[in-house]
Amino acid sequence: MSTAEETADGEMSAWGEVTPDAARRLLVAAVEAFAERGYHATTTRDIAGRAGMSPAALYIHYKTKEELLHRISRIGHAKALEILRVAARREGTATERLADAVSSFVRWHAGGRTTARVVQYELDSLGPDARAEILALRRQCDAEVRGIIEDGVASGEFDVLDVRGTTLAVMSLCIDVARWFNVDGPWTPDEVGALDADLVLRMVGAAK
Amino acid sequence: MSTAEETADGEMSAWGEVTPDAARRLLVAAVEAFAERGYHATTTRDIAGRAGMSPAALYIHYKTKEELLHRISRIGHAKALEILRVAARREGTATERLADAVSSFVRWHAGGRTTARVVQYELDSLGPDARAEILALRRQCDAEVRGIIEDGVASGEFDVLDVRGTTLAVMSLCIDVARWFNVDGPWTPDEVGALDADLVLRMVGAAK
DNA sequence: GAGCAGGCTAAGCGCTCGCTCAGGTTCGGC
DNA sequence: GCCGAACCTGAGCGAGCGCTTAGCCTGCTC
Repeated sequence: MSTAEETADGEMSAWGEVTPDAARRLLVAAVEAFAERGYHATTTRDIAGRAGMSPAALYIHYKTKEELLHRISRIGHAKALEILRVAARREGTATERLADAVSSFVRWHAGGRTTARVVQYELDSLGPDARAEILALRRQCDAEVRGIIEDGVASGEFDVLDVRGTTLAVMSLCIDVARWFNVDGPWTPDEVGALDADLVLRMVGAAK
Repeated sequence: MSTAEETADGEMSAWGEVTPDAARRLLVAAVEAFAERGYHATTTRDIAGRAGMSPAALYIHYKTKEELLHRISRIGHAKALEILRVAARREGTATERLADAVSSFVRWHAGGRTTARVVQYELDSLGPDARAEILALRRQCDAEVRGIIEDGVASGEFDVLDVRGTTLAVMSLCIDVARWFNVDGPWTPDEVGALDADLVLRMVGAAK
C-alpha cells in the first residue's frame, strides 16, 4: 500500500466513512484546529468557521465539542491499531514484521501528523468514560508490538532484556514523530519510517 | 549526583532560585496545574488557589498567565540543557558519555515528570517571541547529543547511518518518557534511565 | 402545491475567563 | 509614632466561551 493516502491533500481521506457530508467537514475542521491549537484553545466558532458554517450548525451533528474529540480519537486509534495488526499478522519472520510495523506506523505519524497529534496528545482532554475507552485501544496497540517482539525472542531472532520496556521504547520512537515531524523538513515520511525501522531492529538485537 | 532531588517531594526543589517566596509558590502551583490539565485548561483562579492566594495576587508577581509558562519553560529547558552539557563534557569515551547523557536525561523526565510535561508539551501555547527563545534552547539540547554521537562516529565507537536522524530518535526516546511514565508503574526513574541508555547504545551500534 | 422533515442561521443566554483596581494590612527606617 | 513601600484581597469589568432556541429555507412526498 502506498503512503499517498496519508500525505498532503490525501491526509483527510481516512474520514470518508463519516456521513453526512456536513458532519465530515466539521470533523475534518476539528482535526485541523485541534492539531494546530490544542483542544482547549480551539473554539466551536473556529471549527464551524473552517467548515463554512455557523456555530450552531455544529450542534445538529454533534452533541458537544467533546464528542468531536471522542470520535476523532476513536477513528484515529482504530486506524493505528489496524496498521499495527496488518503488520503483526502478515507472513514473515519477526524481524520483517517488526520492521514493517514500525515503518508503517511511523509513516502514519509523519504523513498524517495533523491527525496523529490529536490522537496521541489530546487524550487527557476527554472525560473519564471516553478516555477509558480510548486507553483500551491504546493498550491493544502496545500488545500488537509486544507480540511481535515476543515472537522474535522465542524464535531466537531478537536479544531483548526487558520486553515490556523495549516495547514502550519502540512506541516512543514512533509516537514522538508526531511531535517533531515537519513536512517542510529534510525527510519524507518514508525516509523516517525506514530510518526508525532500522534503529528499532538494532534495539532488539536483530541480525542485520 | 543522586536523583533524589528530582523525585517525589524533592521534584520542586529546582525552583529554589525563584524569589520572593510568594512568586515561587505561584510558579510551583502553575507547574502542577499546567502538567495536570494543560495550559489552556488551567485558570488563573486555580493557580492562585493552589498557592493559597487570591486570583489578584498572581498579577503582582507576573504580568500575565503566559509569563508564568514562559518562565517555567525557560528554567526547565535551562535545567535540561545543563544535564546534557554535564554528560557531554565529562571525561570518558563517547559510549560512556552517551549512556550518561541518556540515563540522566531520562531520569529527569521520569522523576520530574510534572515539570517535564510542561516543558516538552506546552511549548506551542507560548507567543511567537517566547517560543522562538525556547526553541533556541531546544536546538542546543539537540546539538549536545548530536556532538556526542559525532564524537563516537569519529572515534569508530559508533556505527551510525544518519547522525541527525539518530539524534532525533534518541531525543524521542528520552522526551516521550514524560508522556507515559507513571510513578505508580513498575519502574523507577533509575531503571528506565538504565534501560533506555542500553537501548540507545544499541541504536548507535556501540560495542557492548 | 400543501405539508412536512431535515439542515441551517441569527440572535443571544448564562457563565467563566483573564485581568484590574481601590483599599486594607504589615513592616522596616527614622 | 508616623511614613512609604511592598504585598495582598474583595469586588467586579469586558470579553469570549459552549451551547440553545425560534424560525427560515429547501426539497421530497403524495
